[in-house]
Amino acid sequence: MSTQKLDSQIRRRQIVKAAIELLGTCDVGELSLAMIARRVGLVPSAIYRHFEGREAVLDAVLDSIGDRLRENLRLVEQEPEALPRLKSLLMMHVRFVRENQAIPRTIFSDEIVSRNPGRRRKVYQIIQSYLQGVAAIIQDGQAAEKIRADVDSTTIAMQFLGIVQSGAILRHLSDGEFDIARYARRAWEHFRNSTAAESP
Amino acid sequence: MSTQKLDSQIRRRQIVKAAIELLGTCDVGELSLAMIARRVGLVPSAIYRHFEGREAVLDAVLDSIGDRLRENLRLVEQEPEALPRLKSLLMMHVRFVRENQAIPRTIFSDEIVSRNPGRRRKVYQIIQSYLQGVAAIIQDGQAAEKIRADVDSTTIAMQFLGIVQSGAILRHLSDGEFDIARYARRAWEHFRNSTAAESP
DNA sequence: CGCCTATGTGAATCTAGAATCACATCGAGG
DNA sequence: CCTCGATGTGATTCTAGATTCACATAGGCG
Repeated sequence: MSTQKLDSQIRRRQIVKAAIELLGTCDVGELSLAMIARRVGLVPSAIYRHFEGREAVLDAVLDSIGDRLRENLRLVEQEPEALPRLKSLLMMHVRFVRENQAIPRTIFSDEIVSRNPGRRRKVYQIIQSYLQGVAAIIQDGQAAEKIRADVDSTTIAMQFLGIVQSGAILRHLSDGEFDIARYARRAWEHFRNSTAAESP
Repeated sequence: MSTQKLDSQIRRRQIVKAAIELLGTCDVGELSLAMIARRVGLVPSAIYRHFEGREAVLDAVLDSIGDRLRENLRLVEQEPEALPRLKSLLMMHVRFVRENQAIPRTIFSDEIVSRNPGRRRKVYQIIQSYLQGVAAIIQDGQAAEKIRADVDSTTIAMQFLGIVQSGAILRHLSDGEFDIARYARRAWEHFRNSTAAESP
């Protein structure tokens, strides 16, 4: 066959992209180099020209997801007020999860997280860093007396993340029947009511 | 070898028990019939005397977990007041998750949930039924004016479940460093404050 | 006691998929 | 134009693990 030869940099990106897309349909355990290769238009063994092996591909997928989450956090910085900023972040996260079913499922999947201590640490850092980003927004809100100050910002941040997390799980379990966007709106109402500072 | 011959009923229980114990250490994908057999004191092929195959063993594991969750829900029925009842349930669930690391990780694992539509539905029902149990407690509380009535009971129930869920994930990611019990206590405080009905 | 069947065993089969290797060829740089 | 290293290919090897099967035997039951 006469497959075009491309720079390894480009191939790496294509391979990671293909992997993430495939993860929307199948789970990590099922994701084989053969599937990835076919989607990119290569032969399985060609993957080894660009990655050490399957594990390395998964690492790269993880990095890519981390980048995307950081990006989300950066995008909402333009919003000055804490609560609206959180709402933006929530809605963005919901959209992200809906378009990219792979992410929440993959990032917490056993194969990614359990098998390899190094990778577990990496995921932990990704989550921690997202969590801290959210906690920082909440602290801003507390300083500005917009968010009740009698609760630890991290606890609130975890509750906040839990909204999408639980929603994503139910959505997946229900085969998409569960309306995560609607749930997120309701949960947001409750979240806002219960964390906003009392208006004096 | 002269392994004692036991009734299939007994062997099935032993096999499921062994599987759940092993899942505390390894993930579903790694769980092989060989590991299970060794722990029970059998040879891999012997498993087939008691189960159709690996899939059937996993189904049985799932059923067992479902039983256990229903059991928890039943245990707190003795507590009459809604909020204390929820607190009991939360603490019981936390203990359950700590002692049985397998459960939250297994029940949401891709291999259990993604590969087999029938199993996904089964998990969905297990969760839904637990969720409804929690929502029922909350409705009781709302009827008794102990829990604010301006929020959908299901939304509150999901938030409630999210406490353990997120905690279990962080605990796993952090290699047990994250103190889920401490987190659960804090989250409970916040949960109670934000869902209790205003005292007039 | 002796039979008969449910259990248990070990070897053999089958499969998927990762990884490796020798060979082919594209295309950038001289 | 030529060459050489980077890419791509197909065949091959290797492994783990599920499953099957023919054979062995424990132990309940007549």
